[in-house]
Amino acid sequence: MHLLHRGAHDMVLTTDTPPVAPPDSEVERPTLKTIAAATGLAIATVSRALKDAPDIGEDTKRRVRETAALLGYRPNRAGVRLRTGKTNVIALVLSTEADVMNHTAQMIYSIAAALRETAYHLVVMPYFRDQDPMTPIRYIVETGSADGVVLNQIMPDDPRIRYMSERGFPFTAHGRSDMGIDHPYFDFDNEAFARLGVRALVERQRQRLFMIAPPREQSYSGHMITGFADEAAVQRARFEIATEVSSDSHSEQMEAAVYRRFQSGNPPDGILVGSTTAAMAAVNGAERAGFHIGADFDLVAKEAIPFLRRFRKEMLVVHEDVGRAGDFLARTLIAAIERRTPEAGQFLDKPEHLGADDAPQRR
Amino acid sequence: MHLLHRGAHDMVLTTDTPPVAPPDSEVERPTLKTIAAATGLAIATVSRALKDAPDIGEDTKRRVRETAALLGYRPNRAGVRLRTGKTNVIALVLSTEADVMNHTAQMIYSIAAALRETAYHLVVMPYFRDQDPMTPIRYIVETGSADGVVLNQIMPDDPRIRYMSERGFPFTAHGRSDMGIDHPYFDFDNEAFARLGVRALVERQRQRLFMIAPPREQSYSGHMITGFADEAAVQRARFEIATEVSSDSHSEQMEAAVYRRFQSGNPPDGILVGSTTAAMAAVNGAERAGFHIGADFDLVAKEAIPFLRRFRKEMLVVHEDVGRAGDFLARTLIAAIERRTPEAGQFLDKPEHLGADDAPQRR
DNA sequence: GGGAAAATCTATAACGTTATAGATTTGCCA
DNA sequence: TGGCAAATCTATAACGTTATAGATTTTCCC
Repeated sequence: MHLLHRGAHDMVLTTDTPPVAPPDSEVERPTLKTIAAATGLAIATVSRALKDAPDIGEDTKRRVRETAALLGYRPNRAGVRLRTGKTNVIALVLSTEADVMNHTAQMIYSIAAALRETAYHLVVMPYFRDQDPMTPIRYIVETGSADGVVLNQIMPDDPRIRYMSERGFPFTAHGRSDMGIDHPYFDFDNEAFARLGVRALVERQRQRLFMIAPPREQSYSGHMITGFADEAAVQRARFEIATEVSSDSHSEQMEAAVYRRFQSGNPPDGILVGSTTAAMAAVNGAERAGFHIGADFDLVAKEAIPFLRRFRKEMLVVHEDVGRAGDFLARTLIAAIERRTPEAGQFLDKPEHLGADDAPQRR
Repeated sequence: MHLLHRGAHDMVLTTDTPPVAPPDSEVERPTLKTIAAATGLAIATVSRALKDAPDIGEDTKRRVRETAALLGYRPNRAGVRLRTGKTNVIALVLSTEADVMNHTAQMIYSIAAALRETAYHLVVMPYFRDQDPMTPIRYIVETGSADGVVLNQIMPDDPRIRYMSERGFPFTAHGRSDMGIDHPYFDFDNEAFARLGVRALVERQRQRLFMIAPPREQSYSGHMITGFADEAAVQRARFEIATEVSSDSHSEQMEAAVYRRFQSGNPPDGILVGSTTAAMAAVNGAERAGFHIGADFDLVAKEAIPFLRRFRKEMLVVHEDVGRAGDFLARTLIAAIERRTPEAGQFLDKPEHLGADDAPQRR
């Protein structure tokens, strides 16, 4: 009875008439013309009937929908796109510099899952070391090759966000900038995470805290540093931030930096990091210097894929749900593209309690 | 002097005339019509000139190319697609069941890198647990929404490969099937890997070999089992294959299976696995049972992202280069789509020697 | 210098869709 | 019964591209 013309993969379905098996071999794909011929209506009428226009009679609509379903009609994307300018494409623009143990696949899967019942396709456009991050953005906006863009690796002052905001091009960001532009985003609350981590360490009587921060040019680096420094001050704990390395440095370098730090006079007893690789490197560095996690120090980390507890069960881990991010980003982006009910475009994901078995789960 | 009309992201460039900065605000995007008006030529002439047709004069071509570059002309994808049926899209169809420490991001990055200087876009279509793997394939072929498809997770008898082969739809596979259809693929030689691993274990005086095999429905599972069983026989070592778990089981289950096996009467002293997660689970299980890697047993694993040596430096690791796979798959697929010189469409990637520091690097 | 062949260009139609204005039919009321 | 409005449908044009057949110009040879 109902026609979902954006059912799974553009499928046209009726509940009473199952879509016919794909016509055996060299049958032409049906178009509006085919349906028009089959029903004796004009092409324009068929078109309007399928989009439920008010000036088409009810039984005409029914007839059209039925034959459309019968023939397995699916709108031709190129035709629609040429005529309307709508691409039905979402572009995911990614830096390839992401974490090795990266979020990328999860992000892609969750966006794709959110697009499943829609007519949107997902185009992935990574940009590389040697490229200006603006290049793919300009390309997309200038050529209109997508209806909307999902960004990641957001910087406090991000030219991509400025550019798209100015032009009113629909986009949404995994992370938030800080330049007085109120843009849609999904962000993990890294400040809250850092505070949570510091408190957990202090509760374990750790008083000399050490952190490997994310690369400074990323927005969330600032958030994490703020939370770390601020909460450490509140808790009256000593704290320091690694200067030679950030969490996107090579593992070897992070490990070496932590090793040196532990070798030195006044070794830390609590570590906070924001990535899987950094966590592993830190543990390896500390252990090489003769210190043991759980005994001589504790470590709080954040990760997207449950993993670190398998590396060292003493690890204190906060889960960052990238799937939730992708889902939210896709949904709000589509809402923006289609100018539907302006559902809240911003979301700050609060970290849950730490995941260690022996961690004080509630306060 | 030269026009690359499929330069980076469809960019039109001349060496002497740099592309003009994007016209400031509400300037219409140039089309063939714009160029025709600017040069006083017919639209058809401009079109033919831009594709270097033989019946257009040399200086006309030059003039057209120059103004095209000047205006920043880029062909409208919808127009081309509607007229020619060519989508300039490559679809990557993925199972979301992939390894947690997955290859996916690397695969996507390397395909995208190979597409950089072409006019192709990469559309990623994951399919989910509840979906028939044929669904996205049928969708793509029936609606013609891509010019070619890259598949992964290949099965020995793979209906997707059968379907696309029968219809002559361009595709290429990461992995190979075994049903008498000679299709393009890039595969890692898992049989050779298993043989290499067995020999490395035997060289270390390991005589009771144990393997966690990939899920049986995957092609490469058979290859790996063949290599393992066969080489073990040749080397006169005992061997067995885990029955309750495969390398896509949950970590906990793999760990438990290995633990039980080590607890039992006659524990293994050599382990072979094909994934990062399986390797970690195996080590954790064995250690929980009181056995130590390097001392009581050795373990050979294969992984795409250098990582396991950071988990246990005694690990014997073979590197599987997913980037190389993606690059090859993209290039051969495009060659097939464009029916260019049929460069060899099949590649079997031989494993290199093991990567342990104390491993006998050369036979 | 005439004519044919080669070189170069153009007009037209078509791909599948939708917006628009207009055409036709129906219903209703005076 | 006439007339007008509402309801329903249709013809046309346009989006940007390319294939095709044909038109025009130039070149060359006898």
